[in-house]
Amino acid sequence: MRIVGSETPDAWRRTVYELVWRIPPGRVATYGLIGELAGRPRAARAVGNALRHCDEKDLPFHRVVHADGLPAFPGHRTRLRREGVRFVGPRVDMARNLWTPRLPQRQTRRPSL
DNA sequence: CGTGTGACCTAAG
DNA sequence: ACTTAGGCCACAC
Repeated sequence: MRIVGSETPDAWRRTVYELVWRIPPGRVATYGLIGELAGRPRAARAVGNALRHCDEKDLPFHRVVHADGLPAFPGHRTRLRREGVRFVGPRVDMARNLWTPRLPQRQTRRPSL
């Protein structure tokens, strides 16, 4: 059975899981961000579907929240707070705890333009 | 293969 | 700040 493209949907889900594993404690990622990192910038819903189908028992999917900072499930709020995630009302302080997989850290280097 | 649904996102009002 | 509407991708029927 041929699949369009070089990646099977299952492979893509696997990529999603790997990315979720990469989210460190105290940080959160959005569905859209995971989709972007997985190669599907507009596939936030597909990410949700992938997590729904996930068989990984220890997958820290509670660190994946909505773009507005609202956790996917109410129960995740306490779990996230235990990891040190800052909350502003019912929502995660995205400006503070959003996961940044890229670490350019070029602040020590001045642009020599 | 078309339709409906969902752990979604963005833009308007 | 809250609600609607449209778009998006994958899955179930």
